[in-house]
Amino acid sequence: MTTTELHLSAEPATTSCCAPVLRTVDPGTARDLARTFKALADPTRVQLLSIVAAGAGGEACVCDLTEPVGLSQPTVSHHLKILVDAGLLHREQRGRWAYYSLVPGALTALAGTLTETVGG
Amino acid sequence: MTTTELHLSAEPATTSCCAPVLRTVDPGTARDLARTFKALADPTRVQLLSIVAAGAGGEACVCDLTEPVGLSQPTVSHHLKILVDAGLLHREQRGRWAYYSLVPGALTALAGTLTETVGG
DNA sequence: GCCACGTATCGAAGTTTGTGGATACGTTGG
DNA sequence: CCAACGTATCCACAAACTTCGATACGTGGC
Repeated sequence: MTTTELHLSAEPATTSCCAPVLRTVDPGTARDLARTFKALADPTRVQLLSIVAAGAGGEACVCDLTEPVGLSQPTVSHHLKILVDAGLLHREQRGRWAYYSLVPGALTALAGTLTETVGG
Repeated sequence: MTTTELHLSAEPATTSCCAPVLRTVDPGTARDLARTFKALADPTRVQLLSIVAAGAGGEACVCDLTEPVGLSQPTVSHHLKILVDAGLLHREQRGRWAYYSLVPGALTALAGTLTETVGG
């Protein structure tokens, strides 16, 4: 939902014949990008991503995550939902447990957006 | 200040002889990373970065930024300060005007952190 | 020195976010 | 079917964030 292809600038304008200014992001695109960054803008969520990525098989269930971050189970579930909604984590119910794993290309795509911003 | 070298995981632990688990970020590192992402977690600030990057000479003054984002001058100054404190923008006073430009390697370094997370 | 101009800071209002306790939902086992 | 377990949702509250108007600060021109 939020993993749309994005770039901040560094592309020449298309409509004008000789515009020396580069094209900037439109408000809608900026809003989408900010929404993704907002998902990463919390220490707990950064830790959760890290723990999930480092876990066996690249996945972890909620019960494995509450103790390392030192927060209650509802709070951890809340953060995980935010990461899922941002398109960064994938949720899979297996038996009684909910396993979370990184969405394969999500972070790489976001990194690509950042590099496009600065250099082109 | 916040442009410390960071990585989320994907590195084998060093102290134990045969640990199968990967190392995760410590809380302090997670907090630093989240602080940087928080600077990008606002649509206005994403737009500001974009406009600055696309501006002539890769820089812009506050007077050039208020109109595109449609916010008051104090608010724009506030957002710019957040981006400067995050190590993403550089501020240079020239005459009466304050010129803002991208910190050269900042966004690229952040992108590198993201890719290290997923793949190693 | 004084005024105009561009920018930063301050104070305040409205909104969003992070957090935990209580509770509901879905699954497994007896 | 019922109890136990893991997880998600609801509710409330404190903290942080965004925004603006008013105002202070720094610079250049007269």
